[in-house]
Amino acid sequence: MKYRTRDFERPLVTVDLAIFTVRDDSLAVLLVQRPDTADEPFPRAWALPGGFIDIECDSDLLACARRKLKEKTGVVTPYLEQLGGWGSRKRDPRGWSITQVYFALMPSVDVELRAGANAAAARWARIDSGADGVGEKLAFDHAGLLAAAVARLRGKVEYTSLPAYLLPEEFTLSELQRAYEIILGRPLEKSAFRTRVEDANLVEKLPRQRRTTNRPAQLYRLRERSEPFFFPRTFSPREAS
Amino acid sequence: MKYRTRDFERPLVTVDLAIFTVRDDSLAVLLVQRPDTADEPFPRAWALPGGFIDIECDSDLLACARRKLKEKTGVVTPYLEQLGGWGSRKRDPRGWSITQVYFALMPSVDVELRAGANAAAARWARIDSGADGVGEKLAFDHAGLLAAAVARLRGKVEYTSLPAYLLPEEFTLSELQRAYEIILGRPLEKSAFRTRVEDANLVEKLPRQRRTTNRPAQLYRLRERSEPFFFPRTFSPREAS
DNA sequence: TAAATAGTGTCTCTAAGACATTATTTG
DNA sequence: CAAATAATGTCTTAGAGACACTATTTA
Repeated sequence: MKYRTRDFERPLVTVDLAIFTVRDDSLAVLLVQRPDTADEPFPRAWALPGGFIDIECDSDLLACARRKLKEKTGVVTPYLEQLGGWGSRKRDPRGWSITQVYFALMPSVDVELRAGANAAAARWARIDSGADGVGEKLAFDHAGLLAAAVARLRGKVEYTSLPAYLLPEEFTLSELQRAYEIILGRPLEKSAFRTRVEDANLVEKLPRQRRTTNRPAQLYRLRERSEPFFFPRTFSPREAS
Repeated sequence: MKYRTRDFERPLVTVDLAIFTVRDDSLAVLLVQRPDTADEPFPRAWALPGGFIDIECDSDLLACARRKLKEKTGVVTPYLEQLGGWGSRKRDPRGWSITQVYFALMPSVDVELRAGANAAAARWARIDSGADGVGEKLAFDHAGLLAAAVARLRGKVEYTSLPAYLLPEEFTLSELQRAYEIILGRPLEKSAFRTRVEDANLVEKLPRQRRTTNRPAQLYRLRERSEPFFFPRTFSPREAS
């Protein structure tokens, strides 16, 4: 090696994922169960999926996040962004550690939870509207990481098209509106919602309708664009005067 | 130690800072010069200030960022937020490395650049409006980190009160508007700007005026609030129709 | 009084909020 | 037809954009 690396002791580095979907009319996050062995911290506790960076096989942080995502869900999510880094002396009993948290959105149908191989038991945990996490303790500081991810999601939903990534490829405008309402925890005006979505040129009509027990609804899909759309205004409810 | 840590090799971890101010009617970022020794990469190149985490003395990432900030500028900045983490096998010739980048805003007057002790030569580098960085090569991938920081700053300035942190404690509304214009690279409407700022209850009048060669301007300061204000709409210019 | 910048007023326009109304299906 | 949800229309309102106009200082 050409350069000397300094004598600083290196922290542990992991990547964790907050993977969200909408199921059963509620926001949900994917949790995995930690192994039940005495030499691992928090045995049997539920945690966000993640783990150590493997500097042999991961060429960068995003690649590591994608690998973990693939291991847990078996799919490529339509949306993956970095949330941030948490590092401290206290957060892991094994020593000074840093975790890079990524934040993924996916349709509920795409998930195939696999318990086996190096993946432990996994489940979707419900996040009630108004709550900032699941109603249980999580391993490490994962409750805090999850709260930050939920806050980011709720914040961005006010002015972006993110909820579209929580739905299956084909959806109706009512379903999209419902996804917004579930995350925001408040009803939106149908008329304003629809003009906003249509003016943004976000979605395109499909030559199909969803038929249920009443008037059929037009099906749409996202226009081919990888980037989410940013609306110029938030969905703020009129203040009482 | 109670737990076994796994056999993964640990990456190098650093914290870097993008410290912005407004000076000479322009946005500027603080750069430091790397040491001129053969066992350090990028000798004499300019870089964002930063360095290795010291897990002996830094209790968490933010503390580490604050320590580096203090070392470089000698002040506590009024605004410091995490920008994100960059990690890859290639970004540092010494091996797989991660940097956590923080993003600070400060008034120009507060800075006292110190070359000496463990701080190398330092200077403010101008960022022209429209450009995504300084017009020169930087060490490591710092040009990319800086471009991301500038993009985040420009994006947030559209809908937040961040530019107020770039000004000295007392300022006029014209100076605040000018800070917005410098970062956004376009003029704003004076009337709309003033009503927006006043309606947000962001600033408070001081019993003083700034006297120059013409009509004196009312001086204001930020109301005591640590959090930046988020406006419900962006400053988007009317589209040509 | 001229120059310069501070600060206000007026009119328009866009898009959201509130809420009513019409449309289209099944049972 | 009733029930249910889809989809559209109308009116109001908040706040930005454009731009003119007034105000207050120094030279």
